[in-house]
Amino acid sequence: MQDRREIILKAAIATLREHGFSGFTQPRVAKRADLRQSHLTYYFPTRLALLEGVARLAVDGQLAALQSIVDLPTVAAVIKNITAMIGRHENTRVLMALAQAADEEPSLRSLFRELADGIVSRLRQLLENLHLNGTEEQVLLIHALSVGLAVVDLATQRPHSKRRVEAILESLFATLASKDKKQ
Amino acid sequence: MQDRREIILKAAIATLREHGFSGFTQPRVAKRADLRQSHLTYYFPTRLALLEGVARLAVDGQLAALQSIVDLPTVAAVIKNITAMIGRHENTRVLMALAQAADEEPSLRSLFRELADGIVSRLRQLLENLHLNGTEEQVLLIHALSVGLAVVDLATQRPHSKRRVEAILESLFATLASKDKKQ
DNA sequence: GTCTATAGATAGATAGAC
DNA sequence: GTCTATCTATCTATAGAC
Repeated sequence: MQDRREIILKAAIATLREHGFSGFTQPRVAKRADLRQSHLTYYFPTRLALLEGVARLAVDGQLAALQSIVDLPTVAAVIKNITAMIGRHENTRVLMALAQAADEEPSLRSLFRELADGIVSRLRQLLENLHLNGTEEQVLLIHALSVGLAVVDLATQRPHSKRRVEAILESLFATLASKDKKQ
Repeated sequence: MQDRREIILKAAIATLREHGFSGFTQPRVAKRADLRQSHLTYYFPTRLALLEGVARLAVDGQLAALQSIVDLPTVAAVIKNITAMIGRHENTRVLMALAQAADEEPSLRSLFRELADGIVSRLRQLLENLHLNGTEEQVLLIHALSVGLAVVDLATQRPHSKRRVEAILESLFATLASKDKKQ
């Protein structure tokens, strides 16, 4: 049997995945974790405390997921995996919730910065592994671009968005490669 | 004296700007518009109806703001203005709310698509005006990149983010220009 | 047609039982 | 230490007054 705190956090992140930030309520999380809302507040005294716990989990999970992409051997594999990650709407919902919470609460802002920094350093490593020596601006561009693609994908929910995303990433990586050759 | 519906919509968008999606409630909007919440529901019977109204306003406003950038004569001016737009957190808050609402409600999704399509077509025009013949993928890239930069900027709220954003955009436009020369 | 009192539901937090 | 009944605040929606 898992630790109860852990069960609650799992339930909390599942709630965020399904219902997003506005649907993230203590009663809902409590129901999913199979305990009363008033019991939940014993483990997490305030909504913010719960949010911090779930944010910690989400940041670690996101960075771990990215790490597995960093070690892929080819550009094609990297593009495929980033595209897949961008298409995971539940994942985007969690990250958007984090972004909003960071906008409202300073304690979550530092956590979001940790996530952003972690992503950027992993992307730097990724480009190095692929022997694409990108500038710092290009690394930051890939980060922001991925965020934007995920958000637009979530909000528009178009039929062939996967192809679109892939095409955009391919054109970007092609540019990086050609620039590399010129050096 | 303005039409009351208009007053309400202005109040609603101001609420969204300040408090974001989760703080967007009928009582708050009503208070700002100086009428009772129960009166507000006379003009907008449901929360969704109010959201649709405010989304319509936000989409039009956003496209108009972008239109004024489209006609700028130089790359430098364009970059400066896009950077400024990305740095307007209240603006980003509204757009993020729209994105979330679009994720939840199909009726708002079509409105968000209208926004996305409008932005892309204006960006296409913008590149043309600057004599940068970007591919379709590059146009979509600029869109998604801008979205991502705005979201990350809002959530991290770093001291020198403006410089960062500017540097990223400059490096991107430099790439576009150099590619153009090669043709 | 314009407006309000009020109902009904749900949120978050606390005092206190065991 | 673990858990729950309960309070207060706040939200959305409706029935009905003017």
